[in-house]
Amino acid sequence: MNHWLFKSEPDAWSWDQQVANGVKGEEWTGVRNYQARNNMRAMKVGDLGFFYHSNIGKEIVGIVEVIRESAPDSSTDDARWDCVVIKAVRPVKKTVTLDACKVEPGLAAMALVTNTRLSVQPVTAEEWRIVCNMAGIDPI
DNA sequence: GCCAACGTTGGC
DNA sequence: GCCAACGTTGGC
Repeated sequence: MNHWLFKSEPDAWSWDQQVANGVKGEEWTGVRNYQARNNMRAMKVGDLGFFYHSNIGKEIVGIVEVIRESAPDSSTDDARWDCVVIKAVRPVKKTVTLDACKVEPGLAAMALVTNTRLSVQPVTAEEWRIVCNMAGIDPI
């Protein structure tokens, strides 16, 4: 199983909205970046990810699960773009801010820190463990 | 609201 | 195929 991180501006789509969608989840439309898209194409149903609020908060607020593999993005006719569907699994006990990630030695190479503009990122097993620990939850 | 970083586009 | 121009993201 692989781990990921999804960024969203809470103004546009927040964790609360994601939670409100329940088990039907949300199609992760709007990604127009090849790297981010390729990351989604690599996802399998059951993969887990962090849900990160960019701009406002700048913190990891919850855990999501991939519930459909990448398929054409319904928000565009452009065949280049496709996306997965994710559902909220659980909130973190304690949000993990970008600042906290930056000062954590084990997260120095994390894409969140090194590649700020990438909206869908891979997270290594070790990074996953460290962030879950900081978030006060058991790694699932 | 500004701007740095970075990705994409298009002229040559 | 290079690179300048441009657009977007996201931290500050």
